[in-house]
Amino acid sequence: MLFFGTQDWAAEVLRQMAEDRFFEITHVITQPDQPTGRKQLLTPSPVKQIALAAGLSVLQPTDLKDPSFLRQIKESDAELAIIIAYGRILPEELISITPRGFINVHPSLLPKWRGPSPIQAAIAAGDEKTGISIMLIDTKMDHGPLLAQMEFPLSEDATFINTMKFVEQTAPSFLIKTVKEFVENKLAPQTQNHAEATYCKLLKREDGRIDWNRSAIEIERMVRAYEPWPSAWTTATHEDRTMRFKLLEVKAHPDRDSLPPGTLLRSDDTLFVGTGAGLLQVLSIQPEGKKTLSAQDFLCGYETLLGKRFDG
RNA sequence: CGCGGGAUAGAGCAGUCUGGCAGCUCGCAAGGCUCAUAACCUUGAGGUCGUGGGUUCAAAUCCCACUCCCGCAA
Repeated sequence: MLFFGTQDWAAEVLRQMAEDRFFEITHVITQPDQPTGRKQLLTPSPVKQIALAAGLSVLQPTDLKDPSFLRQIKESDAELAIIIAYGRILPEELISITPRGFINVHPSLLPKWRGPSPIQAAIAAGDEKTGISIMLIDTKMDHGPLLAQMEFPLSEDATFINTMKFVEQTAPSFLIKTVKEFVENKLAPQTQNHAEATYCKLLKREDGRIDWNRSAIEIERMVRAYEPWPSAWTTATHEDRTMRFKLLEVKAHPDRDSLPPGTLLRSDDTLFVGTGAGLLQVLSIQPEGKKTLSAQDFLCGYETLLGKRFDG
């Protein structure tokens, strides 16, 4: 069996699979070490660290079509491959190497939210539930037949962070159970209903910019969905400088009369911002280069911003 | 050597450019006002200005080194 993965939760899955005698992992494939952090230190991926600790063979190809890499994979005679948060699109000749295909985990209720940011998309859209799908890979993104699916509710205070945490805790055992059933031929792959497919895109920094003309409810969802990346942020002019502010915790008051969009208002120790529909209460906010501040702390030091507006 | 912001009272910040009494808002304490209050008035306590060195009659402020926090980028 081959294991493709890079990010944290893939590492957790790998850790559990490496401990399970059912699986014989021949190669772990992960992204090359990347410079990361403020110091740009060359850092191995979480998956690589787990793999090395478990004594597994690690490959880090920069080119997935590299002939010597493909030959090495073929020679392993792996029956099946698992791919989780690897971070690359796999070429067709690679997918066809393993006789039983590639199994992928996708944190949405496919065919909803195909693409690289399904959890964020579900929260930002206000979905009441989402899920985890396990599927076989085909040539199109998140398009292959489903092996199993589980769903869970998204509450009013669901954030990307707490939802991802839940997925990290839930997905490994679900995946392991599903893979075993698949290997033992107890599962029949089900074709997705392609007509109902929806898509999400790779989020960029600019996607986190708040449009204050949108409703308070929509902005609150965005704040919950986009932390820690790309964060929901806005800008304002403070002491002749344009500063960026990240909104970390907010609460929408859709029924309250609004102010002009983006206007800051103080009410006792509470901070409100006007939106296109309703008021948005800000509970914690982080000025650029500063630590996260509660609304009360923010009001102490940034009082001069009151009555002014965040930029659209 | 990737780029940048920051460290000053319990909290958040100004003051640094141009060296000269340690400030603002909030909080805290006491008193007052009030039917009453989180409101309002008066007073008060609370500081190793991140650390170490240097320049100077004099350093939060200028120079050098260091530690820690954070934003960007990846």
